[in-house]
Amino acid sequence: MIDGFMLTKEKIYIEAARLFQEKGYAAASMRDLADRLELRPSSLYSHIRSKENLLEKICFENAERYGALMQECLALELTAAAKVEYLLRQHIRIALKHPTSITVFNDEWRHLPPVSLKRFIGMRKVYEENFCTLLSQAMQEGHFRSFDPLLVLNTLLSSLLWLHRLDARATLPKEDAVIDLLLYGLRST
Amino acid sequence: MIDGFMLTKEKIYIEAARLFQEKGYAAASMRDLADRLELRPSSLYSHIRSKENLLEKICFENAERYGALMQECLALELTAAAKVEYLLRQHIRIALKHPTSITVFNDEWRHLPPVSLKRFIGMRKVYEENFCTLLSQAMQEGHFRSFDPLLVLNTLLSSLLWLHRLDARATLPKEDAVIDLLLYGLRST
DNA sequence: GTCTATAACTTGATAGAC
DNA sequence: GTCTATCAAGTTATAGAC
Repeated sequence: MIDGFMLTKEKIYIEAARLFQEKGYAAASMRDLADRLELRPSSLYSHIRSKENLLEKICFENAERYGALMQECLALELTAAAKVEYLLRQHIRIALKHPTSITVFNDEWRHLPPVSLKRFIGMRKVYEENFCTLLSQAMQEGHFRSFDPLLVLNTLLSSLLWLHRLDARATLPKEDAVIDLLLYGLRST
Repeated sequence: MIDGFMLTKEKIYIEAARLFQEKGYAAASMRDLADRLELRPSSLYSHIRSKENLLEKICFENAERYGALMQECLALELTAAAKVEYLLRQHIRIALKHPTSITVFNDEWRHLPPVSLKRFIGMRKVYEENFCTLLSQAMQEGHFRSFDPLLVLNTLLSSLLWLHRLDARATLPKEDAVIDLLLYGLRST
């Protein structure tokens, strides 16, 4: 599953993400990681710098993924409302495509060392501000109902955070149904 | 803030919840906890049994809170749709009233020891099944649109999980606005 | 690039004096 | 019920042989 032609370094990153997902960053040890890769703990350090650096790689890889998504989205010739829907659809696809990595990104970033933590929070702030601006525009354009944009942002993004936690056995949720529920609501009246 | 007439034991439970919330269970040490209470680490053990037991207390206190909520809700003379709305409103109030305890309950339960973990997951399963049944009934009664009930359950419950993470400085979100957004959706058309 | 050995430190928890 | 002292185990990471 993790095999084929793959550098030891790449195997370490992949298995680290799985381990951090399963046990959480703080409860995961480098011995656990080495065991899963059938290596001695010390051998890991020929390929990677530190446990913290593994977390940094995972968190920033995904922070940049979302940053790139936002830039791409803002460049589209769409209404603000359509851009928001586009972002939500991409959030769903990313969560289903990279569940392991995204779980670590979402749940373990607070264990980043101080300098990285600050940068990470800064990147998230930029993303959220852009998202909020789109929501405000869509409300002004009349496509969205008027709400506190921050409340909408938090509710929408939060509502998708179960997707990356699904285990492999679960039937995949339908992207269209999630979008429909968020945009048109649960009530029939 | 934590003072007044309060047993050392109670202070320990409260400060433990804060500590687990801030650093996560695995990254929080009994030395941290003792420092905050101006005690030596060994003194804690005159009042509590173990670190794990602190987590058990916090998790099951809240599991029982939700269990009681569900029983109370099911006994109400309301339509299924009204019961769902009632549950959502109570979820919001609980999250805003007990943010610390609920954060630990939501984010740290996986660190429960095996026997407790199994019981905890069982209690959650019962709660979710009851919730799902109400959603199905409300759809059959025509008050809610037809969706996969499990998708709706996950999306609704997940959408509220940002509420308990708000720091004290944030302006409190309006319960009615959150409910309105979930029930009637974001789109104006 | 893997290994053995180990340094340097932190962890949860206990023993026993007061 | 708090303290000092301490244990046994686990932690990340490095040194240096091969």
